[in-house]
Amino acid sequence: MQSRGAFQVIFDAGIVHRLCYGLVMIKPDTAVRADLPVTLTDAQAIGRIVTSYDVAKFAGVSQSAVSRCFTPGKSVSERMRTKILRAANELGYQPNAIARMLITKRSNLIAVIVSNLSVNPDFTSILSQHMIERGLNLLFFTLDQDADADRAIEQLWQYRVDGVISAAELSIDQIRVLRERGIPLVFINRLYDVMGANSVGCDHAEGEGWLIEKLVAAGHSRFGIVAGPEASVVSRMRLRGAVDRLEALGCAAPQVVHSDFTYAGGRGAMRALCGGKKRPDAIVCANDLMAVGCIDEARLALSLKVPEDVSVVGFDGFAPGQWGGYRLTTVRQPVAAMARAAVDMLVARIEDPSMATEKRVFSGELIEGGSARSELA
Amino acid sequence: MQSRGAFQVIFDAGIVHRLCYGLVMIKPDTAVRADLPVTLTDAQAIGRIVTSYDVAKFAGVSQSAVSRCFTPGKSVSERMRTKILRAANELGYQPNAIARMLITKRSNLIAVIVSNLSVNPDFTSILSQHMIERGLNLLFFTLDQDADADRAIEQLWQYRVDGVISAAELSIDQIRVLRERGIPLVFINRLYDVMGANSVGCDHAEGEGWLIEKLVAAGHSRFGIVAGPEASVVSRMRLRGAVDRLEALGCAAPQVVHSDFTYAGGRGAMRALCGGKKRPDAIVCANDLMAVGCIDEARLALSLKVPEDVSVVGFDGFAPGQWGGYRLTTVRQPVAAMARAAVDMLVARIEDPSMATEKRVFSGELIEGGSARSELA
DNA sequence: TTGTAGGCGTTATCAG
DNA sequence: CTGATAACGCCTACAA
Repeated sequence: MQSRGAFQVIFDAGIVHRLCYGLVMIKPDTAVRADLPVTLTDAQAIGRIVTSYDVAKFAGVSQSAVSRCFTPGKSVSERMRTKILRAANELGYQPNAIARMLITKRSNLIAVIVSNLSVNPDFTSILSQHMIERGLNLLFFTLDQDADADRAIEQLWQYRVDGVISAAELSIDQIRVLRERGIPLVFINRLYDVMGANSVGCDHAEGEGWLIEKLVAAGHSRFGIVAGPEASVVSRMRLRGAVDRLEALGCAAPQVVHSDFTYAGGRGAMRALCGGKKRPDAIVCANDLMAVGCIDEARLALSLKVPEDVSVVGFDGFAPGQWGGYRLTTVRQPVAAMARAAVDMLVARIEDPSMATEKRVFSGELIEGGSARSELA
Repeated sequence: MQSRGAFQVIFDAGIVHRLCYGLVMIKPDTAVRADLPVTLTDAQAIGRIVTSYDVAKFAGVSQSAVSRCFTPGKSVSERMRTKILRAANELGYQPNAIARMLITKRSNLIAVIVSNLSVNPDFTSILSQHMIERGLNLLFFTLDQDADADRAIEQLWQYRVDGVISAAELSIDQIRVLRERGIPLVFINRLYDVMGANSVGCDHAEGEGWLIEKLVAAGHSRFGIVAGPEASVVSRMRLRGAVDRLEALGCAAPQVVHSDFTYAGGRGAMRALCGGKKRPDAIVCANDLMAVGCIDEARLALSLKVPEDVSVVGFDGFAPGQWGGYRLTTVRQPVAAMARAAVDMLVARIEDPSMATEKRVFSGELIEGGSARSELA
């Protein structure tokens, strides 16, 4: 079927719908030129996406007017705005972010890097929410293998992200590359002393201090610590916080085993700690997941009661640790506050790249659960 | 300090490094023209990012040669390739994906949509891994509020993603918009009968059937079912699978309560189910999280033993359900296979948009844990 | 195999 | 306030 006519006819809504196939526009040289007949059956003519140019022709204004209309803060007369918006709506026009990025040098894209270890599962969701509020989109990178980090850095650069939030460790070289390229970077819970590496974190040492104090006050004296991997910065900070506080309180040096932040790792660590002659009566774990593993090992394999025979504390505040069967005594990281701060800080740096490097540290929240004894033995 | 000289001098690595500030290149009209003197102190001249043009000039070849060199499958002589790659490396050049997208109409971006409910936490990571293998990047959208879905659809269209993987429910209208715009879509565990909505899923009914059979074989006859929200497609399919199999086996109709897929919801549901005179002796939950809630409620609040007094089964196979304290009898979803299939299917559709709509259904894997009785009572 | 020229869809700049 | 014109950085014919 063919419909022939001068361009004016296109203003009729019925014909518009026949002209448009879904939200796809007919090629400009057949559809847009007012002096040419319009043939629908020409298959080659179909398939182009609606551009600001199509909208402009359709509304009878210039292309720049359309552009201004979709750019917040540009001055357009009310009459023109309604006319253009109606045309855009009719044609299903949405500005092409890619073309915009090319010229504005702003992608509104934030790269978020997480490693599969040590990830608070809903952290990404919370970040995403805060970014939505600011009109930012999230380019997501997971690090499974070591090589992934380099690939991520390369890709996020190619996509010209405006900034990076990393909940994974990066090498000095990788940080340097970002710095040289002028991409603002905010770490979550990784406080590097590298120039230009901003960070948001939880005060691990403080939190561990609270836990230790509570345990000591309850009369514990033989401590076992289940740390994370030796290479983990987070684990090191928590371990240091616990050890320092024990020393400050005049306690005997704790028995320390390193594990891997997993449930199975926690069970193994508990087994190791309790294998000797004088087993500890208080176990301090570098995260909740391992603490849960310790509790299960104690109850199910070692026939120990928690907290009567042994107290177990964790760190993180993740949901399963608070289930009725565990009710972990732990320190909850203020995930929401940290996520918000990370986005705030990143946006600030994007807007003013010369800003001084900053580290923001948030206190956790002590959760007095039921996995640690609270009265003197 | 000024360094003046003809362009040839720039080939000296030392000067190159002075010319480049980090990985940022001097403006072309001062740095690239061979006949112009180079002034470093001109502040305005600094700040441009290295482009293929800079590399071309630096290597003494044409810009298109550089482009070809970075496009897999284009023919470039070995001599030229090494020359260009060396120059690119020296200047820290990486192609600008944005400019490439604009012309190729391929963004290599896949939108992944998840809702905060019903998300397997590491599903995103697994997806990410499969996408990396194919050179795809992940644009991440979380749906918290209802309005978020529309925003996500709008954004992913503006960024011209090549395809969408959704683990969240979308409205018919939203699906239609994607279809009209020619964006391939694959659902995870949402089997819609909407044209153009491809999907990958787990066979919920089959899995529930296995569980029911096992429970019946163990002598259970009074069934309680903890379903998810009435609106949830997944919940409906699992509920239907369980109810149908009970009927087929000639069992009495089960008592059904609806909950919200959460731990607390599971506990509440268990309380509700066991409040009546004849409490069920087998509880079938629409997911593992609620099953864990049921077990805790049974043990901690109702003083019932699991599985001696009551059997509890779940669905999903999520990690905490397999911890020693629970050892859930459940059906594990083949998350890895589903993720891989989703990416495969999406890529296939991107490459051939005319492909027929397809649904791929994977069988789960029965995990015979310890939360369900296995011998006759 | 290599270089030249045109265009992708937008925003920015500057006249009117 | 509005419209013409030039970038933005790259890919892709096409010609050499």
